[in-house]
Amino acid sequence: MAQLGKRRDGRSAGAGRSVTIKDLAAELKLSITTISRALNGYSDVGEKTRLRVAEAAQKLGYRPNRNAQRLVTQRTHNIAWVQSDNDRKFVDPHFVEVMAGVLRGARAGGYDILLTSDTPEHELSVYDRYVNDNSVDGFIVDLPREGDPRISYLLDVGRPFVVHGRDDRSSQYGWVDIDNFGNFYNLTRLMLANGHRHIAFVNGDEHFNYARHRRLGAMAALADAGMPSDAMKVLNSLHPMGEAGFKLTETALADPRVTAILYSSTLMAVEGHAAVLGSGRDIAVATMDDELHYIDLSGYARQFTMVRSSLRDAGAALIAELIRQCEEKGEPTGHLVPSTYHLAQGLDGAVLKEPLPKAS
Amino acid sequence: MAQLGKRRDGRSAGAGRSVTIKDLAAELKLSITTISRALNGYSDVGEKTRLRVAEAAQKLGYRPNRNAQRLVTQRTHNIAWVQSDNDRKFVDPHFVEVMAGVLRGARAGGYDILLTSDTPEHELSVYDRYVNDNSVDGFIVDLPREGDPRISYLLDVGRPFVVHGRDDRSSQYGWVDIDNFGNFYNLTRLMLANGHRHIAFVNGDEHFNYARHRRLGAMAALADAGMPSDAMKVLNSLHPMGEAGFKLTETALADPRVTAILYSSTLMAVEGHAAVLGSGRDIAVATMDDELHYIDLSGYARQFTMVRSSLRDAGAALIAELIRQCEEKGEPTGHLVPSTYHLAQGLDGAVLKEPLPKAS
DNA sequence: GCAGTTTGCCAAAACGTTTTAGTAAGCTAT
DNA sequence: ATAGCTTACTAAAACGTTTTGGCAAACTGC
Repeated sequence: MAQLGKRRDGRSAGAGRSVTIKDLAAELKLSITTISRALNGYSDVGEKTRLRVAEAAQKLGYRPNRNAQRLVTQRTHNIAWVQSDNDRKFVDPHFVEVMAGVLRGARAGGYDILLTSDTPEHELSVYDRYVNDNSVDGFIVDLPREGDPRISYLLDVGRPFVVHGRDDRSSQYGWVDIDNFGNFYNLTRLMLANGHRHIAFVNGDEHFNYARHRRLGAMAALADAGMPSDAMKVLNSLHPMGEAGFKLTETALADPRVTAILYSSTLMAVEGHAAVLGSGRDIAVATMDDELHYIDLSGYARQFTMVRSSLRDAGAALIAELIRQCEEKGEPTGHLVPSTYHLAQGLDGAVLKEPLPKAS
Repeated sequence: MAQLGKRRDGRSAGAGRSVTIKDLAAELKLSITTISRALNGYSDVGEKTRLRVAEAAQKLGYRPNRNAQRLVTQRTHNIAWVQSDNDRKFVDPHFVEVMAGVLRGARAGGYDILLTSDTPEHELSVYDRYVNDNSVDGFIVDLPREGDPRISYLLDVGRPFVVHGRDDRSSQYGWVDIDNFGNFYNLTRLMLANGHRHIAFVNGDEHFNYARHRRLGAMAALADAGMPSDAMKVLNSLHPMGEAGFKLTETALADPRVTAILYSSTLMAVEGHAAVLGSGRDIAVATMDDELHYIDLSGYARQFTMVRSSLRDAGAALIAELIRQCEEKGEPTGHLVPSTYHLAQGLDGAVLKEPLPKAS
């Protein structure tokens, strides 16, 4: 009869029966309907009663049981973030920065974030489970690739979701992205205008759209300037940090004609810095700086030209857009987060016909 | 009557009424009791009925409504991780690594992680809310300080929790930690045995216990070797990454007698590497390497002596210990995660009387 | 053939809310 | 004075599970 591993005793450790709406009703000699409606701000309860209820709730330390609420309202006030757990999409340090913004916005909006990793074999099974067992109201999708199956699935089941980045179906869902194409177009344009004719581009994994769009932007700048595409050598790193930054920089510098290096992330630029210093050469460095708050870059500001953009702001925009969808306040919308340019020694912005938006 | 911002229509976008236990009962002409007991593996339901139920559940795509389950069982299968959102405890890249281990273990054990940030002013209010509104079964506490109020609170309310790290009350709760004291004792001992008489120690923020314990370990080694405490100069960084690693290394090297540098984290050692290279001196480097999977350190293995320990394993141990507590399978227990030593050029392990545990 | 046990199933209560569909009392306008 | 409206409240159903207590039928041992 009894099943193994099932607790038989009612009370869980130290959790003395908590105050319910019934206790409030008994205390105040009111119906539970009135308590509920008073607490939820309905207009058909008298002003003094509302105050009495609020007071008693405060005094007795009443907290509505969220699971009861969720059962009846069909709304959880939970948002899922599914982190990938396969070798390809390892845990990225940029993630925490976006998450910090998301968490702040979620707290402000009364939502919590349910964080999970998917199973390597079945990328979609977690999404499927959450959709079907009423665990969450919506999803945040990070690091999309082209034709991403997670996006296909969510479009299919019609649940609210928002994407950090974009794919080719971006008109059909809410997203938040930076102008990867435009930023790398501009940085490349800047380097060319400053006379650099042999540029190395240390990019990320172009399996992901953010890196693909960055390459496309850089290439477009070359083409628009009438340069041959081999004026830029692209090196790809699958890791956001580590040996890659150093090693790829050494590789880049093996070509003595190279005078400028474009990095897809400041983390790699920082590592590559050692190789640049070691070479003794005068190399112009530009990088996309995602404002990682845990790393203090003030020491690199003299040497690095940076396009900056706030991942926290992106996180905040993501959750705001998603909450808007969950509460049915309008259609899914795309948001471009702004970037500013910080020019360091070696790259002169004045030579550009149209100037870049400067940092404040 | 109607309250603003409340949705009035029943059906949420695209979520066509899902299959319930009643639908299964109707389909099979059984009571819902039997369905429930069949699905939950009770022994008082016949073998063939159990099969019929399982089959029908599969066919109709039945998924139990978790909120209904949570309401009646008083168990959520959710664990809270509260991330700090003040200036002191910024978002740390080590976090994602621990979290990766936690997520894997949680998935395996049938739990989800509820991630939140606290409000800077009220560190405990999120804990209080979760304790009182039935959102979670337990808590993971990270980066404890001495006499940490979160630990005091959780001990007080008697909810299951586990700490990544320890404070002076570690006998009263479950925890997972590395041997910070012992590891830095050993690294210091190793440096002294190799003849280094002026050592710099680039440590983290000693406001946190992990950094405090590391300093204490290093100091104990000095004392045991009969060395004056000024044989080691301690430099503290409040940031896990950034200028600090480079700058503090420059500061350390300003003393020409320094022949060895001990880093509290590999991230800082990597940054400091540039300064060491720049100085042209022969410096022995040792560091605590937390095995960050997003950074590839193979290039540094020749130069850095490292104590290694897996943050993922720590994460897995954390969630395993917590689940054990939540399911009332034994008393809270402390776990020390093992460390191994990798010796690089410049630091010879043979000179030690008792050898260090080598990496495989 | 009968008391006692085992097997397989079920009705109903419970969990703690929100919401629907009221109602009774007090006002207002005639 | 009365019909109609407004105000302030409420009983009961519903959400989708688990669990309690019980019961009829089928077996068992004698």
